[in-house]
Amino acid sequence: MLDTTFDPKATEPRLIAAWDKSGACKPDPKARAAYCIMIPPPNVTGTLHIGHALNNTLQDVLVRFERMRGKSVLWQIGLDHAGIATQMVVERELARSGNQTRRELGREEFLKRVWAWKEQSGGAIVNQLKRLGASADWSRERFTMDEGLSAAVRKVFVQLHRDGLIYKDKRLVNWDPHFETAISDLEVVQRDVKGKMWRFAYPLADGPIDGVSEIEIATTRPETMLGDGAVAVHPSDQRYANLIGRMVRLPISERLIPIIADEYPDPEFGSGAVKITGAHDFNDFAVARRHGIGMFPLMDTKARMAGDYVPQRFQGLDRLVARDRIVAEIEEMGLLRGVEDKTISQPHGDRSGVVIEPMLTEQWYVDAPKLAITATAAVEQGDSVFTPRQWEKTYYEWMRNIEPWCVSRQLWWGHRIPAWYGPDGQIFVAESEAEAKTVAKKHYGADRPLTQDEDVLDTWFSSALWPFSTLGWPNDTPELKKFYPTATLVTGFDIIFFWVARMMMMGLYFMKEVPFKDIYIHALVRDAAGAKMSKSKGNVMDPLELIDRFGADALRFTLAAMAAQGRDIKLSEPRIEGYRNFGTKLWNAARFCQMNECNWWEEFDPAQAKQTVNRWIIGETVKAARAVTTELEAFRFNEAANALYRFVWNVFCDWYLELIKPLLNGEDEAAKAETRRTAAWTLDQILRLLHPFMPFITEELWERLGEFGRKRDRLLIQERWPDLAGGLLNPASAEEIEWIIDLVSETRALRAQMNVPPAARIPLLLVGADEATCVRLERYQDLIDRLARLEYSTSADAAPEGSVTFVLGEATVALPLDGVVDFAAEAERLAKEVARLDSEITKTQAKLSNPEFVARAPEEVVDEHRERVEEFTTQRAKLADALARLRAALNPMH
RNA sequence: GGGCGCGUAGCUCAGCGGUAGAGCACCACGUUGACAUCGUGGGGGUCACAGGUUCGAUCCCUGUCGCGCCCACCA
Repeated sequence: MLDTTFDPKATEPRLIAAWDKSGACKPDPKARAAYCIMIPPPNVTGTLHIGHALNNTLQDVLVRFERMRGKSVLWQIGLDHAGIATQMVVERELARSGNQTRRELGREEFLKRVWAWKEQSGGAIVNQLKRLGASADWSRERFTMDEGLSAAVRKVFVQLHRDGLIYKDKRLVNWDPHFETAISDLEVVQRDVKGKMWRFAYPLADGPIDGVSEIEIATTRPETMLGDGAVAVHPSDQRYANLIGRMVRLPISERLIPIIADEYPDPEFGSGAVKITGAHDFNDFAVARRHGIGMFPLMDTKARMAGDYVPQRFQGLDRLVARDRIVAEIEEMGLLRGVEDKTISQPHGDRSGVVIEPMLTEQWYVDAPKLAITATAAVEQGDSVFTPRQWEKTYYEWMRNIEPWCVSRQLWWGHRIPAWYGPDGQIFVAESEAEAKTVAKKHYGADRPLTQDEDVLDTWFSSALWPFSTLGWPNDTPELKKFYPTATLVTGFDIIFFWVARMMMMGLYFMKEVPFKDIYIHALVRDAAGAKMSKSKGNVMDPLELIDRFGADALRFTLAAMAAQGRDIKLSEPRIEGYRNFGTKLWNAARFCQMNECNWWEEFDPAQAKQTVNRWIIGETVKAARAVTTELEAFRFNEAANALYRFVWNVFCDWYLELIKPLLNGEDEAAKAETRRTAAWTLDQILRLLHPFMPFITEELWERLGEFGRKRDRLLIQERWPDLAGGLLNPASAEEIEWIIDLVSETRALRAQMNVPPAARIPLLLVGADEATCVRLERYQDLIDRLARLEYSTSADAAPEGSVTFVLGEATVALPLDGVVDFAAEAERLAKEVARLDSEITKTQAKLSNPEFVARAPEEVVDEHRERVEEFTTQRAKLADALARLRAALNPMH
C-alpha cells in the first residue's frame, strides 16, 4: 500500500541512478528519427540558478517527450570553460590561500592550477542538473577545452584566417583595466553615473583672428586632452568657418593641433567644437582616421597615465587622479571656462564591473559582417525558426548592424590563438606549432625561432562551434551525420547575440547547414521588481533549496506552467506549493486505485469498454493526450501543463473517481472488472503524459503500481507516449456524463443557496420531465444522491399545490414549500437570472437580425447564435414561471 | 535616438476575432470515507484610455498614458 504522500527526498536519488543505469538516456540506435538538443553549456564555475532550472526543465520536457515518441534522442550535455569567469575564480582562490599571484606563478603553473581547480570543484552544476531530473546521456559530457573541441577551434581559426575572415587589426577596442584584456562590445554594459562636464579654452596658435583668440571645447574626460590630435567643428557652423585649418596650442602638452571640419560635431551641443582624441574615444577614432589625425595613447594596461605623450608629473597616476590635476592646471592657466554636473553613461566590464577604456591595440577580429549575411538569410528563409517569432526581429536588428568581432583576449585560460610569429614579426597561422614551423621554414628558407601569440580566444568562439564540435567535427562521425542539424535550441534571449547568432554564423560556414531547426527563446526568471536575478544584487532564488523543500517535480512543473511566451517569469513560492499539492493529489488518486484493486492489465482494450462512464473517461483521456501533444509540439509548455493539471485534477480525480465509486462497490462483477481496468488504464496514460513534466513521481508510481498488477518490465522513461489513434471518443457517453456533471453541479449550488444542512437529504420532484430524462435519472439516481444528496422523484403531472418549480439542468424541479428555503433570496436570484437572460437574448437577436452577420459570419457561428436564442428563451420562460410561483408563494394575498 | 514587449479579478498571471479564464487570497459549508498537501459552493473584471477596421474586438490597426527590457549615443 502506498503512503499518503510522495517522498521526493528518498525517491529522487534512487531514480536518478536507475535512469542512468538503464541506459534510457542514450540515443536509441534502432530508432530512425533523430532528435537532438544541445545544452547551452553552463560555465564550469557555475552553480545551478533558477534560470538554468527553467532552461533545463524545458529541454528535459522536450527530450523525454520525443524519446517517448520513439525518436533517437541525444541531449548533448557539457560545460563551457568560461575564460574570464574561471580565471577570476582561480585567481581569487590563490589570493585567499595566500598564494602567489597569477603573474608570479607564470603562465604554465597558473594553468596547471586552473585545471586542478576544474577537476576538483568545477562542474558542480552537472550533479545539480541531475537533481533537477535532467535525462541526458552523461557519458557524452563535453568540455569546451577538451582535446577534440580544442582541435575544432584551431581548425576553424586557421580556415577562417585562410579565407580572410579572421584578421589582425590595430584599432580601438574596449579595454578592461582590471583583467587587462580586450573585450567585445557585447561584454560592455552602459551604466549611468554622476559626472561633470568641463569647458576648456584652447588658444589659437597664431594669435587672434577677427578678434577671436581661443576656441572652447567641452569634455567629460579632461585627462584625455593630453592626447588630443585636433579640434573639430561642423562644416556648416558659421561661427568657426574662418578658423578651419588654423592651429591651436594644446594647453599643458603645448602641441599644435589643427581645427578641422567634420560632420560629427553637433552645432547645437555646447560650443559646437569637439576635441578629437583618436586613441581614447570611438567617435574621435573615426574622425581621426578620416582626417589622418595623429593618435596619442596615454595609458598603460591598468589604465594608468603612461607613455610618451604624458608629462613626467602625471606618469603612473590613475586616470581619475590625473583628471583632477589637469583640471587644476587648466584653471591656473586661466583656461577653465566652466564646470557643470552631468549624468554620463559610462561603459563597464560585465564581469569586472570596472570602467572600460577605449584603447588602441592590435587584436584579432572575425569578419562578422560577412558571416552575418548567410546567417541572416537562413532565418529569413525559415531554415531556423524562432519561437516566439518576435525574436527574429531582434536577431535581424543585431545582425544587420554587426561590427567585427574582437576575439583575442589577453588572458591565460582559454584556447591559445594558433598564430606564431617569426623574428621579423611575420605571422604563421597553423593548427600546430610543427605545421607553423614547416611553413616558416619554407618562408625563410631556414629554421627560425617562432613564438606563439600570447593571447587566447574569446570564450564564445568555442561555444559558437558547440553544435558540431561536440558531435565530433572535424571528423565525419556517425553522430554528426545523424544529429546535425539539431532539432531544437532552448535558450534565453539574453544570449541571442552572444551565442545563438554566432552559432548560426559558424554552423552555416562550416557545416553549410543551420545548427538547429527551431530556436525556442524562453523568458528570464526575474525577481519581484522585475530585475535580473544576480549574485551581486542578492536577489537569487536557489533552485536546489526549492527542490529540497518541494521536490524537483513541483519546481519543474511550476517552471513549465509559467513558461508562457512574451512575459518574464516572476516565480512565487505559493505557486510551487500548489503544484507540489498537485503531485500529492495524483499520488492519492493512485493510492485510491490501488486500494480498489484497479491494477494494470496489459490486455485491456479501451475500445471494448461498455460502461458509459468508462467510455467517457477514455475519450477524455485521448482528448487530453492530443492537447498535450499539440501544445508541446508548438512549445506551449504552459498550455500543456495546464491541460494536464485540469485533466488529472478536475476530470479524473473530481469526477471520474467519484463517479465510479458506486460501480466499484456494486454487485455487477463485469462492470466492476471493466471499471478497475479502465481506471488503471487511465492512470497509466496519465503517468505517461505527465512524465516529461514530473518524471520522479510518475516513475515511482509506475514502479509501485506495477508491484500489484502485471509486472512492469521497463521503466516509465522507456515507455511510449499514449497512442492518439481515433475511435475512442464516444459522443453519446460524453454527453450523458456531462449531463450528470451539470445536474450534480447545479443541484449542489442550489443546496448551498438553500442552506440545507449537509447531512440532510432533500426530496425534489421533477415535473414534466421527458422520458429520456426520466430514464437517465433512474439509472443514475444512486450516483446523484451520493454526489449531491438529493433524492429525486419524477412526475409527469404538474407541480403539486404550493410548491415552487425551477429549472435544473434540463429538468424542471418542484420544491415543496415547507423546506428551509430563503424564498426572498431565491426570488432575487431568479429575477437576476431572468434579467441576464433577457439581455443575452436581446443581444443575440440583435446580431441575428443583422443581415451582414447572417451573410458573413461562419455558418456554425450563426447556428450557434440561433440555438442560443432558443435555449435562452426556453430557459427564461421556465425561470419566469418559477419566479411567478415563488412570488405567489411569498405573497399569498395575491 | 532606434528596436522589442507589457498594462485582463485583491495578488501572480493564461487567453490562438465568436457568451471573459486559472492558481492563490477571500467568504460560507463540510472531516472515521484515496487525499486538510482535501472537498463543495460563492463573491469579485466598462480586459489602461481614445479612435478606427469588422456582422462582431480583450484579441487586428492608429494614437495617448503608465511600466519594463535591449541596442546605439550624449564631446
